[in-house]
Amino acid sequence: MYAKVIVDVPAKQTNRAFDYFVPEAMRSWVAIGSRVGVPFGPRKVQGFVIDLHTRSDLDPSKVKPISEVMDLYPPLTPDLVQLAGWISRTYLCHEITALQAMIPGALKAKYERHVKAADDSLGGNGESGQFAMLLPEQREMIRYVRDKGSVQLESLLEKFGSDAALIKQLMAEGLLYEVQMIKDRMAAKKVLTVFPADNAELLKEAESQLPARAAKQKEVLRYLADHPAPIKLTELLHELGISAGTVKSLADKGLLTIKEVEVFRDPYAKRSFAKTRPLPLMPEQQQVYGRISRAVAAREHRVFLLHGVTGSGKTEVYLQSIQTCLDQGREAIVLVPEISLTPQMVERFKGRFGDQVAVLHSRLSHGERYDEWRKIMLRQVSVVIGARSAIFAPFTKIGLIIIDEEHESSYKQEESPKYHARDVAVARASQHDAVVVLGSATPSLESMHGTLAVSAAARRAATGGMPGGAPAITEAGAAAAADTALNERVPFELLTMHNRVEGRPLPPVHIIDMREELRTGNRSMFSRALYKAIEERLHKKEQTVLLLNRRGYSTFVMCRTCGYVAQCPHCDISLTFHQSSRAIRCHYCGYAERELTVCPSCGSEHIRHFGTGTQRVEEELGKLFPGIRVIRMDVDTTTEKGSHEKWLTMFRNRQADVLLGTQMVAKGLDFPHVTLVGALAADTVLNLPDFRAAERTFQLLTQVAGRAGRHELPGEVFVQTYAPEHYSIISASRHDYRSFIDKEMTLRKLHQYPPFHRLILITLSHEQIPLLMRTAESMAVRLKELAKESGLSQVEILGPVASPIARIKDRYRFQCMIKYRGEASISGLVKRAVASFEDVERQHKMTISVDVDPQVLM
DNA sequence: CGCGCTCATGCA
DNA sequence: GCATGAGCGCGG
Repeated sequence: MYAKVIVDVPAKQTNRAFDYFVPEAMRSWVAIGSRVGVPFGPRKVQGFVIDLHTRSDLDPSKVKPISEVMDLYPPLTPDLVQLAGWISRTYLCHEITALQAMIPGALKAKYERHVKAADDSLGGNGESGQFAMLLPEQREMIRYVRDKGSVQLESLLEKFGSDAALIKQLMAEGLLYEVQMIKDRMAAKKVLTVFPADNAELLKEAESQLPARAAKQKEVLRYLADHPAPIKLTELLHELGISAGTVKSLADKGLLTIKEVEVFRDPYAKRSFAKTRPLPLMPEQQQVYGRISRAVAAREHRVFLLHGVTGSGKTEVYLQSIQTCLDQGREAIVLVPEISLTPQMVERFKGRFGDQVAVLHSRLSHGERYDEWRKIMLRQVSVVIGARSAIFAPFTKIGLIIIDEEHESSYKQEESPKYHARDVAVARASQHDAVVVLGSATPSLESMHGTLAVSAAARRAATGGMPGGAPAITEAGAAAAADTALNERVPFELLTMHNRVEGRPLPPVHIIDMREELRTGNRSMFSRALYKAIEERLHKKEQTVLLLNRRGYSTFVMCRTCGYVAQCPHCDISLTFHQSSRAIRCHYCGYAERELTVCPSCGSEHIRHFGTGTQRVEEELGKLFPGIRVIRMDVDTTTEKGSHEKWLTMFRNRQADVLLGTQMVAKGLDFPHVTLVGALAADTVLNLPDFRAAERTFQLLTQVAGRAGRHELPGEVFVQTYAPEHYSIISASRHDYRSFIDKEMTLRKLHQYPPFHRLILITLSHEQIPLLMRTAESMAVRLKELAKESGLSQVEILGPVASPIARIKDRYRFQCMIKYRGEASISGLVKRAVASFEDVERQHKMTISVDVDPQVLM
């Protein structure tokens, strides 16, 4: 039997399967999805088995055997392996990169090189022949290695001063040899556990026979007689206030055993979750739930786009739909944006499904995440709630995939593989005949467009198949054929919930024209109306949420005399002032310097920090409303583990009057006493050079407005802006999704942007501008050539132009954009174009990155 | 990617 | 004449 293996070498030349022989002894272990160690050239690397076959037309002198199987059970399911192939072809990354993205970081290979001594390395009497020819130092090395049995190469080099040549020579002589090991970065956590002897009589008897001075040991035996279950060693020690030696000596007497037992690190172990029962559904919820649950019951691959206004009770619909799925013995995956994976959210799922839920998010430690993942592997859970990568949960019977806040841009991964979790979810669901629910109060244009789109199959049928006839049956052809099913797009079905639960109205939204405020002499960051509203809430002891969305574009530093702006010396970006460290920092490379007091350019002392960050708002609030209690939530205050939760709990307990934060306060929070929401600068996002700016602004304002008046107390929203007439702001203020989407769709169509046209962004970067420009230029030419050759008419090549951030970490950046229509993938074209620049990449250390369906055009 | 093989260049 | 170093192509 042979295995096709994708090796852990992310390079163009190795981005294909290699055949290995599966030794007889391994046959019951090796399966599709297994992690294996294989010899690769002169070294040993990790790889994934993607296929097993018995083809015997392989050159037996070339094929090597698999050297080890890494896991008891394959960490990937066959459908995930297939999905990895699809991801690598769709998003143009190495297949290994896609495979690696599917397993927890803890299982990423760590390569260790160890040195061992050959059996006869000391020669006959140790001082003759070969051995006598060696340097004293080398003899010492051999002795050292021999003593230790096996030494890590690096530590040997360190110990004997770094002369690799000496060791190499010893290896060439056959006195030492190298063993390569592949290790996991993380192992299952083990806890020493005490197992009392089975025989209770024996324990009693032993207790009476122990000498009186062994009082502690007697105490342990008595305790174990009362509590015969296994107990953690530490717990036992703590309970009885004794030392490990006592227990150890009992173990030596054979009265108990101490063993290492694998345990799960449970991040939620210390918390109990109140069990919740299904809530009665409102008519609208009932209808939506009915549609979803019927599709789940029918085991049909369907995609629902659930448009539900904020507070319409989407989560309850999710919970009950999941219950339907579990009742059928199938599993469910719930994706939420990292930022809204709040304890509140987790609580609702744990409360309903208890131990059946695994939680995956980035704040878990490597070990915790690994353990949650293992619960999925071992089928101990049937629901996963997590951020983007949870879409790869190794379930085998998926019935339902829910993507909450489906419009969130964080579902797109910005590093390779640059996949979009929404699209991967649809592909994965089609493998399982599962239902996808995309939920949002502000569905993305892409998803809305999906409700209009005709399925690719229907279109192909209409146009008479692929251009150029049937593809030849090559390996690539076979892969493409396997992808067809995954590329099949069912039209999305739109479900709508217009009403908030219990008929609470959406809060009125007031737009405040900040130009008008300025004209009438108010230079503060608070408009008069918002100021009054906050004051009122303080009086009534109600709470306020304030949003200031800076997205990293916080204050820049400028000299008022000469106009000098502090910039990063390595990136084309302004430096940002950080109050806490009194430093100015680059957001892209981390470069920092001390706060400016004099202008480095003209020597003037008129340095001013422009733009308003959350820190300044906090300061200002303190000045305007003495005694006000403010909680500030942004990246600076929530990096610490658990801090996010801590602040929110404080706010919930009304230990603060105002919750001030960046977009993290806009998502999913639900506090009964919040009656006022203020967006301080609604147009920060609007002014970004991105065709999605209006969409993002509309989404953000709608989301944040949804935080007010969710319970008995009515709410009110103030939106401060310099662009009060902009349609995104007006539509958001009227809670009018329909008018926004109509307007935005029209504009996108007119300007040929997504979702009507699709984009592929190719970014080239290099230290030197001339070479970079030349290469980018020929990249565009090559793309145009290939587009023409392939007869694709609806493909447009734009650029090259300098990227919006023209330099990062001393590397200049240029980009080409491909705009094209329809579902037909043009990845083959891009792949070929990029391939023809392989030599430039290598020779000149040029970097070329490809982003299919980019979310950010930086 | 990392290795070793090849070939060019430099000094005995 | 061989030793040292950067570039190339290969890996099952």
